[in-house]
Amino acid sequence: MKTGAARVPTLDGQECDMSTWDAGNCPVRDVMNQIAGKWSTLLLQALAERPYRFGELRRLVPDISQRMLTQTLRDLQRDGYIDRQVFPTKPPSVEYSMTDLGRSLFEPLSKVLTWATDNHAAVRAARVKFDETELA
Amino acid sequence: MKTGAARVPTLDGQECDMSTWDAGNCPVRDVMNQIAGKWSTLLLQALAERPYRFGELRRLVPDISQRMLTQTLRDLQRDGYIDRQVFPTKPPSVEYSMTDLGRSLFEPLSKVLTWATDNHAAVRAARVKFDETELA
DNA sequence: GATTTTAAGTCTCAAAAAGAGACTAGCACT
DNA sequence: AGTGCTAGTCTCTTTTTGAGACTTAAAATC
Repeated sequence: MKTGAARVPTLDGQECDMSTWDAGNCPVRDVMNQIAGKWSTLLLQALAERPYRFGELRRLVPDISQRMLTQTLRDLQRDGYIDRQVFPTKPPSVEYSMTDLGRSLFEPLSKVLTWATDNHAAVRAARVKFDETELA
Repeated sequence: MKTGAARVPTLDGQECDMSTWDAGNCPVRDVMNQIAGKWSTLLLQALAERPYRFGELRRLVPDISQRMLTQTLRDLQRDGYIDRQVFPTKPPSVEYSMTDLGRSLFEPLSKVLTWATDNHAAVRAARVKFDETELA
């Protein structure tokens, strides 16, 4: 067993320094912890398509609370994935749109979303099987 | 404004039925809500590399609690991404390894993780800028 | 002209989830 | 006899999330 820094290869031939998996200096965790929120990918998927206003997003995702919509949008904005533009209409309206950074993230991310759609049945089947055998 | 089912195109030319974005029948949400957990991608990344035992994973991710490690592993197993194999040694040891389904998920997912590493600096810069201008 | 509606939130309180850390079992080693 | 190893579970506290009332100011409705 190695005791030094554990450089381990990942599937696609990259290397990953396992010693940096602690919260402070792990880029993967720092970035993923934000887009891995319950609503983030959903909102990114919507905004990847076209800009949306606050109320539109709320109607689009019926079961998000205004509180979480506000907060998730602000977090995505903070990380530079989306833009927030206020129009001084009355009542004022706010439009959210994707930035270039957001678009560049969404490219690989959309592949995962596609996978999710394509393999939904397999995942559900695995769940049924697990629940059958475990709770027998 | 359309009042019917909103079929909207996504970036990569697919279509997504926005009317199915409610929790019950949205495959994206059903699948993503699991792998979007705080620890899921991290554990998948580890297990994509090679099988690991419970204690190894705990040491690899220093700040995960045993409670969350157990639970996340069980959730990943339930969804069919990883396998749990008990060896009747003394004390008994348990090895977690990736399934074919898990590997097929990790293929697109690893692209996102790579993106995270590559664009970590840009995200951090966006945060700094946001915090400066918002909390001025 | 009083009432309701709209927009994009904020605020408060309740519920759910996550984290910290003590505790368990059986065996091996000292 | 005492200590440590394994892979957990159990309980308690803290953090997140959710549900829903409240806000502000103008515009549409009655």
